[in-house]
Amino acid sequence: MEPASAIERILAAIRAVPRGEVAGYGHIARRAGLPGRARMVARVLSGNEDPGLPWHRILRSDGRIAFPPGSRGFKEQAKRLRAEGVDVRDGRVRMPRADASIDEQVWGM
DNA sequence: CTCATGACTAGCT
DNA sequence: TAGCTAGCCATGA
Repeated sequence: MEPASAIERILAAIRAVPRGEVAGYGHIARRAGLPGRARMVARVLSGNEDPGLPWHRILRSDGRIAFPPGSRGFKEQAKRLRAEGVDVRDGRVRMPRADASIDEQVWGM
């Protein structure tokens, strides 16, 4: 067993993000062995149906929520993040180098 | 095959 | 920080 489908690897990478932490689309893609496929990660998320998937922990590279401000998904995501103790200000996550530290602390990169 | 679309990025001003 | 541009990739018409 090896090459689980790209989608599976992406989902696995997303599930690997710990509670209270966040990661970017590009990082998830890279972690799934698909460098440069950030848009594919977004595609997978948009079509995802697994209610247990921590999709709210995935943000854009600039730390902002990828949904249009005010939209339903936007509010929901901000709500879930705050519920995990993440500081969300104006659609933007306040986490100093969250991405970088995640690579190192979570995935040991 | 070409064109448009999108939960994207990186670079420049 | 904000705005704009070009690049990128999978899908579907």
